[in-house]
Amino acid sequence: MNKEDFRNFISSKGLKITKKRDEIFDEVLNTKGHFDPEELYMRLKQKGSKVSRASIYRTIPLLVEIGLIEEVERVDKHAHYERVSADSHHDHMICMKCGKVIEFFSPTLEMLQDEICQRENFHKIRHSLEIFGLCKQCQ
Amino acid sequence: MNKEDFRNFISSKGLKITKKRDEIFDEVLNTKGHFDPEELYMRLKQKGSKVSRASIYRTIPLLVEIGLIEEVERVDKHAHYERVSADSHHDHMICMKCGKVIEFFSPTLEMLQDEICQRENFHKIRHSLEIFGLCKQCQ
DNA sequence: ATCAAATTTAAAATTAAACTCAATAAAAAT
DNA sequence: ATTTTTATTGAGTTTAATTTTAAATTTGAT
Ligand SMILES: [Mn+2]
Ligand SMILES: [Mn+2]
Ligand SMILES: [Zn+2]
Ligand SMILES: [Zn+2]
Repeated sequence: MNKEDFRNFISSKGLKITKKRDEIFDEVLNTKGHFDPEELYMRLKQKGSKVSRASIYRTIPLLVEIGLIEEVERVDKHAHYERVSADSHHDHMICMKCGKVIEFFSPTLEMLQDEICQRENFHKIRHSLEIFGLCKQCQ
Repeated sequence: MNKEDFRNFISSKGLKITKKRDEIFDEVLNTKGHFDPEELYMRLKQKGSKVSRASIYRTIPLLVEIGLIEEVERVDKHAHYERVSADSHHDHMICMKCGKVIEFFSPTLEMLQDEICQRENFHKIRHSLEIFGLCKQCQ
């Protein structure tokens, strides 16, 4: 996934390639870890960008649609996102005491879910598995 | 889980046993399936209860803490809850088109999660697995 | 029964997110 | 290159969910 992919995606939807969309895309591409719309807005602002929150909120669904990011855990009442790479899908363990997030990936677990969905004739697009509990340090 | 358990829990926290808390507890105990705070409020109102939304919102965290309910999928931007029983844990497939929720349970999947947590020295308390996609009818 | 402390309600405040619309920018047509 | 069309933008407004406030009521201990 690079800027060309994004621009092609935008064009193919009949939308326009704009400075603001590019700025937001670039910033998200350079973001590691979890973030929320406000953080993204602030980071862009600090870099001198003049994007508005409205543009952030309007662009995020596009980034989700193209598969650059996905919504992750909602610990507060607002949404959090994280970059997706083809090879980086993972699930989360979340410590209920210190808030630490442990990322993990289990191919067996993924396959098992595929099987279960087949059985139910459900066409799986994405999933979110969050295990809540206590991390080693907090037990 | 019965009213006595709830009352003991409330007392043990140094809180007071009140009519409103009892009414909310009773209503949730009689609720099957998923619900949101507004639905709970309306159902109580129709039964003649004079509870306010504020009390609903203040009591829900207590019901979560005692383990009577848990938060389930957030398809809209508001929270949804569901009653928990020791023997009724299940996960959800959620249709992204029609909103249908399919409940499923896989012992293998549960065991696999336990194993993964052991490996990470994570003390698992609960988990939430939501698979998003398209149901048979919507594909 | 008394009374301090917790709880209640309605209303106001807060928050995340979506929407409105006049001004602007991008793409298409000339 | 200029004009025309159409989409996008940001500031501010709006909505909906949830939380807080503050005055009135209820609870539980004495
Ligand atoms: Mn992650
Ligand atoms: Mn369910
Ligand atoms: Zn921890
Ligand atoms: Zn469906």
